Amino acid sequence: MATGRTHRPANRSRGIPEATVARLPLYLRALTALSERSVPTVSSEELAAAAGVNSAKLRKDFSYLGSYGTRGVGYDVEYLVYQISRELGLTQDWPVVIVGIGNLGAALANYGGFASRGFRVAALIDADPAMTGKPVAGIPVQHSDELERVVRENGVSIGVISTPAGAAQQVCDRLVAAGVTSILNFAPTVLNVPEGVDVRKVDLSIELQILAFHEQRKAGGEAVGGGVLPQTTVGRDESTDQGPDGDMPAVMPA
Amino acid sequence: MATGRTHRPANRSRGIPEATVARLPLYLRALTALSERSVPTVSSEELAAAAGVNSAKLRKDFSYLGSYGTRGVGYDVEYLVYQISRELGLTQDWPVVIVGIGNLGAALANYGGFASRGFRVAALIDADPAMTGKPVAGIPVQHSDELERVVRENGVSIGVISTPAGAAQQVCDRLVAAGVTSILNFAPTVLNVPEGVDVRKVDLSIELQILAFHEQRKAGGEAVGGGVLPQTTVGRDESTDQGPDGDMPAVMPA
DNA sequence: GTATGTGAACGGGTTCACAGCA
DNA sequence: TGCTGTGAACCCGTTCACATAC
Repeated sequence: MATGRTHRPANRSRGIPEATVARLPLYLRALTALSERSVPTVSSEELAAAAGVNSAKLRKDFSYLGSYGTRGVGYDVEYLVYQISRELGLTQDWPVVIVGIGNLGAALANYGGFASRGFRVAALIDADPAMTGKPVAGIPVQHSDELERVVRENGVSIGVISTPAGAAQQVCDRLVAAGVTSILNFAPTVLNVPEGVDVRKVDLSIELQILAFHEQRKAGGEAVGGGVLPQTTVGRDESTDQGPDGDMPAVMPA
Repeated sequence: MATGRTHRPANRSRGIPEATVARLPLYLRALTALSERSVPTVSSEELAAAAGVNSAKLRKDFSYLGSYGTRGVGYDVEYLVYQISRELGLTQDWPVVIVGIGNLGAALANYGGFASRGFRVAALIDADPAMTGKPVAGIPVQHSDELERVVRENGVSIGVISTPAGAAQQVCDRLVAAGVTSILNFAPTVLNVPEGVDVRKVDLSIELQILAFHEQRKAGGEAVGGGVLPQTTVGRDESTDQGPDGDMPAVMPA
C-alpha cells in the first residue's frame, strides 16, 4: 500500500527466484528483531546491514514480492514481517514429525526456532522401544510403528530425518508413502524420492570439509586463491545430490 | 598419471570454483563407498549417479583438479579418493573444538563423520560448571575458562559453535582471538568476524522455512512456480549474512 | 568404440547506476 | 532531497556437444 495504485503483484506474478526465497528467512529474522524493539520503519540500507546482505540485493529481492516500500522513507517493519511470513507460508500451521530421536533429534525437538515460526512438532518417532514414551522437549517419543498413523492423523507434510544413514531411506519411503511431501534430511545419505517430493539436506561433515579446504589455502599458499572469503551460509544449491548410502556413521541410534 | 605428460595442474593453477569445492565432499563420499566395495574404476556417468549430479558437471569439476581420468576407461577410484582428499586438505589432521555441549553439541561430538575425515575433536567446551568433567563421546567437557588455552595448546584452527544465539558472538570473538580462523556456526545469529576468518553457518529454522515455502506452493497453486524441484543440498551460497543477534532461542544452555 | 576433457552457448543471480516517486 | 524500484551490464556456474585420447 502507500501509492495510489494499491500494491500490485509487480514481478510477483510467477516464481520468486530460489536465491531470493533462501534469503527471505534472513530478512524475516532481522525484521522480527526490529519489530521487538518497536522500530517502525527501516531503510534498505539498514535492513541489509542487519541481515548481512547488500542493499541492492535486498531491494531486488523485495521487488519480487511487490512494492512494499515507500520511496524516500523505507519499509514498514510490521507490514514487511507480515508479507514475508505470508510469502513463506508461515502464517499457517505446519505440523512436523521428527524421526530419529538421538542427540540431534532431541536438539531439533528443543529448538525454539521451530515453534516460533509456525512449525509445530506434532510427533517424535524413534525405532528404539526403550525410547517409547520418554518425553523429549515435553513430547513423548512414539515408536516407529506409529509413523504412518501419526502422519495421517496430523496431516503432516513436512518430515525431519535425524536417523543414522542406514535407516534414512527406509524412513523416507515410509514418510512419503504416508503423505509427507517435504523432507529435511540430516542423515549423511542421499534420499531417493518420487517426483513432487522436496528434499533439503544438511550435512555436517560436508560443511567441515569445505572449511578445511579454505583453511588449508590460508596456511599453505599465502592466500593463494585470493584472500578473505565472504561469510557463507548454508543455503540452496541445486545439485540433485545422491550418494551411496551408509558411508559414514550418523549421529544417533534409530 | 596415465598419459605421457605426467598429470599436470591443468586449470588447477589458481582457484577451484566455490561450487566445485562444495561438491568435492560429495564425490569423496561416493568414492569412499566404492573403495570399500573394492571397485577399481568408475566412469563419470556411474560416479555422477552415485553422487547425485550429472556427469558433465562432474567431469568439469574434476577438470579443475587436473586430468585424473583415462579416456575410454574412467577414473581410478583409489587415486581419486587420494587426490580429492588432498585437495580438500583432509590428508592432514584438523583438531576442532566444539563450544556449547547441549544436545546439538553432543550430537556433533558423537558424529562419526568428523573422525573419519581427518577431523579430530580436540576439546569440548561448555560454560556450565555442572558439565565440567562430564564425558561426552568419551571426551571430558572443559569449562569455558579453558577455551583459549585449549585452542593454543592444540593448534586449533577450526571451531564449532553450538551455543545459544546470545552467547555465540562472544564465543566467536574468543575463538578468533585465540587463533581460530574457521568457524562452523550453528547458532541462529550472524557472526561478525575480522578479515581472514571464514564462517560457515547452518541454520535449521531457515531450512524449514524454505521447505514451507515450496510446500505452500504445492498445496495452493497447483504447482504454480513450476512443479517438482530437484533435490536440494545445503551448500555454498554467497550471501554474507548478518543479522541482529538473539532473535530466536537456540538449542542448548551455554 | 568408448569415455574423458573442455571450449562455447546458455541461464540465473548479483551488482550497477539511475529513473521514478514521496 | 532521499530512498525505492528496476533495466542493463556483468559474473559465475551449468549444460551442451564434440574434439581428443585411450
